[in-house]
Amino acid sequence: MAEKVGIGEFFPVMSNQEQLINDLPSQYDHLAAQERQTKFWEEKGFFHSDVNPNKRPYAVVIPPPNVTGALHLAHALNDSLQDTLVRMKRMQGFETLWVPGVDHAGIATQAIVEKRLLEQEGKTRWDLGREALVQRIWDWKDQYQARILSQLKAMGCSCDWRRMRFTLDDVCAKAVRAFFFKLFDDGLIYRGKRLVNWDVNLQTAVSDDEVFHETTAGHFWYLNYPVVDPQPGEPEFVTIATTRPETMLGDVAVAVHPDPEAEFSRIESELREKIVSGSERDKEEAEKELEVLSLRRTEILPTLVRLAAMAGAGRKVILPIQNREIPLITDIWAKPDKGTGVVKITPAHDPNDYEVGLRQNLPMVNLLNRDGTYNENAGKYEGLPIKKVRAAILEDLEAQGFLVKVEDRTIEIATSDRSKTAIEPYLNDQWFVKMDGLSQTAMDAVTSGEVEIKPTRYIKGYLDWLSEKRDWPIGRQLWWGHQIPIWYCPDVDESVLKTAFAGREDVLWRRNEADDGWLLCSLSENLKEDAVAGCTIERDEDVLDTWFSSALWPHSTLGWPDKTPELEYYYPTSALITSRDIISLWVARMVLAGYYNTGKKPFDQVYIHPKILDKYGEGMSKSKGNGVDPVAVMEKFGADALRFALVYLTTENQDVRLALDFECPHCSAVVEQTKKNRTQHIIECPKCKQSFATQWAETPEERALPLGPVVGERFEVARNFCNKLWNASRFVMINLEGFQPCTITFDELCVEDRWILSRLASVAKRVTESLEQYKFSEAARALYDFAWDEFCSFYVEISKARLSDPERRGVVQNVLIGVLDTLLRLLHPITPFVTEEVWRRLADFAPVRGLEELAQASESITVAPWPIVDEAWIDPNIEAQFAQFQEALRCVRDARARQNVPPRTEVSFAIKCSAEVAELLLPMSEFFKSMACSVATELGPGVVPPALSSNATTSAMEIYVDVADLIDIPAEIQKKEKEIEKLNGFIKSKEAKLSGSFVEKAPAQVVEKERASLEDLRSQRDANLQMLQSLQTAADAKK
RNA sequence: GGGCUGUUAGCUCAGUUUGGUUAGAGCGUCUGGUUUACACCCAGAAGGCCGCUGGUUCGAGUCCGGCACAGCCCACCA
Repeated sequence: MAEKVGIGEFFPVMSNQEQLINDLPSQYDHLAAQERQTKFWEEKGFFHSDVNPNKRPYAVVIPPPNVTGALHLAHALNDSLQDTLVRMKRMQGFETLWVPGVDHAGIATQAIVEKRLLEQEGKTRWDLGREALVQRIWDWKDQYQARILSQLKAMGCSCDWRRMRFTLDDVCAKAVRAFFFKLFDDGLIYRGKRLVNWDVNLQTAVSDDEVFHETTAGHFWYLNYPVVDPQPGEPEFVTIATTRPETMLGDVAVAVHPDPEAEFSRIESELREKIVSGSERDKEEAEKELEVLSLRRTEILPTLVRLAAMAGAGRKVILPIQNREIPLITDIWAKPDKGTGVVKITPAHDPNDYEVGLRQNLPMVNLLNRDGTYNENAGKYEGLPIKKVRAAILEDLEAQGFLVKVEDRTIEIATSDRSKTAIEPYLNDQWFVKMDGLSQTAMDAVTSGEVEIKPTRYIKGYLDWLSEKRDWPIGRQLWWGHQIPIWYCPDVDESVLKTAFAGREDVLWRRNEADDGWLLCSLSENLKEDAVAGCTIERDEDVLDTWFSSALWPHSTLGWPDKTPELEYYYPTSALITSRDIISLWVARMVLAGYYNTGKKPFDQVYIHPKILDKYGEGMSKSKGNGVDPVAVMEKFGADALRFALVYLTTENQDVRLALDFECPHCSAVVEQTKKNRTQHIIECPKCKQSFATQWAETPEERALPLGPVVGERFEVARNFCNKLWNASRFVMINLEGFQPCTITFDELCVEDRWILSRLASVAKRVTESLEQYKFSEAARALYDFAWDEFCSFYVEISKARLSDPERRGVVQNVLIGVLDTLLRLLHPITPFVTEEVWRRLADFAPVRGLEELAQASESITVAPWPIVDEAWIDPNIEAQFAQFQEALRCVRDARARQNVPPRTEVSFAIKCSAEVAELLLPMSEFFKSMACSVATELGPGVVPPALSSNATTSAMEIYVDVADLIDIPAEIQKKEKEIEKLNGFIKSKEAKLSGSFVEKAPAQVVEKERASLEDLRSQRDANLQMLQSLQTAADAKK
């Protein structure tokens, strides 16, 4: 950093200046800049935040990425958006903290490590034992945490790295125990036998949210259960239909609807209702259903009615194979319009049957072992896995004549999100948190507006989910996670416990409902086996659901339950930025846990961003393997390009679709990314037949191959933009020789200066507002358009003439540097590296910036003040004036292009326009020369159209370009004819409009505007007609 | 079954909140170009029943109803 020099004292030494210029490559070197600036930022500690009573805090906690694997582009989007906000807030002068961290992701991480263990060593977790397995997972975690952090740093994320947290570290563990202890103390934790989603592969319960449903081809088997002592007129069998015949071993009843007749009628009248009032499609469907129903009415209903009566009389049926008598019961769960109208009840293996079992006080016969094999209740099928049981049972049923029919049917199979294997409903002891009160606070927080969710359409889903208030199953039969702080104590007199824990407030006890013992809950790390005199206490082996610790993230990372200064200062945090699929799993739980633990909301606002989709429109995910490593993108395009592309694509209601391909590092051919090759470790280039590595490369041989970068159009566009910015900056720096900062008075400013400053002021305002409303794309667009189309294409071009004029050089230098400075700062949150790179170089060229109100020099752009521009600069008149110039310029350029005038050939032109417009254009006339190699000979109302020219009209001007003998008359005539035809079309429609009721009904100013517009179109048409005429005259003359 | 989102140029998407001249951008295509930063560039051009349909209105890409197609989420399915 050069020493700061006062105004007027800075005269760069020539050689130094040359040196600096030589140091500016014509292509932005993103790798060098990233390396340099990352180091600089880290050394200076700009991103570290501490409690500062003199500033307002702005805090964000990162959604902690799972340590299951490396980050992909979905994370890159999430983190780019957060960093954009955080960097802006830091520049705005907030004491800004972004807490980084990673999540242990219990079930997911353990599943991955177990899978590898099995694949690579053929071992299960039981072969290894708890301690050894957990050690393996820690190793995995260390490896991926390091990789994740390096990815975040490579992206330029301005996290406070000194405040790094891991959901399983001591600070988080303390918070987890405190939360559990408080819940236990308040009686909100209970243990009970419940039907849970059992992952037989991982041998753990999983929550509903971790289960997804897959449609597959299956069958519908019809089974006959013999009726015990059938009376005359009664059926000998009841027929039930099932998709899961093997569960019949656990049947405890067969149910029929209590009043099938009434239910039938109810369904029919519902369908009739639909036919009357529903849509076309509904009608058709309802009619079909009615038809089916009327068939069933004659075929099935009488049997059902009889069965219902039999059930009322306490009759029974025989369960085949088991030869067990089970009751025929009535229950509304049996729908007369589905299946055979009779349903088997298997409470231990079906959620609905479980409900029936509870209602009807039925026994529950559990057939499953934890590992998915059948147990002793399955009789001769004991020890067999489910699939084999099914096959064997079907064979036996068929042999014994109980299998009457098989139909093909598509069925939905519940599948574990983690292990990708089937979920079995399974009766198991499980820990739950009572949710009604907790859910209510989380609902109130959002309905009252205390916590804002944006976009607002996500509020409904959040509220709907919470309003179910389903108790939260928090136990997982895993080894990787926070072990539940519960110990089982045999039945002793309570006085024994009182003695054992006298004076300790960190131990609670409660009667265990399952047996006659006690449940002990401890706030501290551990209880010894012999903590209670005369008996051995045993710790519950289960661990807590990952979301139990994630729910605490905003306050646990700040030190809760301790009353830390950080918690006091930064909490509630300001914003949470996340993706929609964890609104209920995570956001809702953070809100309820936040209020419960701290009495305060966890954050003011939640912003839900779009999802990243691949070229097939599928969401990117680790499990699909279509997640692209941001590093593979940044290698080629740079971190700024990655970030800019993602921010640019973040609109309010559309997901981000990215079509990506590989680039062969050997021959630069684009290798299409397909579903097949996207998970390969190495790919052979179809063009040059050489192999290259992908992000999945693992073995040393694979890694030795060069990495094939991931390419995509959006990244290219963004990379080009960064390069454009770099080169505009380069232009400014190259032209800084002799620069002296000065305060420029309004009178010294030319039209173009006032125009660019007006535009800059609008853009600055818009960017700030957009980012504060999470309208990321809008901000990026505004900056892209301004930088490229206004600053580069016009202001920089125009400045060239003045830069070569010593008289006018000073002012234009000051405006150039002032605009560039503000532009850099506005762009910095999105593209931090290139802006910092330029900013620091600029400090070498010009230690003190011009335009004081625009800039204050500082060491790093990361802590430079956010631009607040004077809205008084916004000048619609100047913008309108400049627009006239732009339009005229475009017409002249078009005329030249159309007539193939060589670029160096100077042409002259005349513009017929009002005196006012002429006055506006006059000061701009020199720029026609530099920007279109054309000279204005005449401007004003008195211009007489030349006999032969290439010309154009706008609403305010007629432009005649003298292209002399270069003119292609037929082409020009054709163009005119087309133009006139177009104008006539507009005129016609306007005339029609103005002769209708529009004139009376529309507001006067709108009518006036239309009249003026019609007038203008007519005069344009007339001018074109004249032009056409003279062209035709010229054509005739040539003949 | 309930909910959400999308359908605009060959492709990827803005614009719809608050209705008002001739609907925009990037990529791709075509024409021309190395002029005091940038070929990752410059200048220019072509390319649109704004999914369909009905309504409200003087006026609809924009507001309202219906339909179609695509995608996502939740619930359920003997």
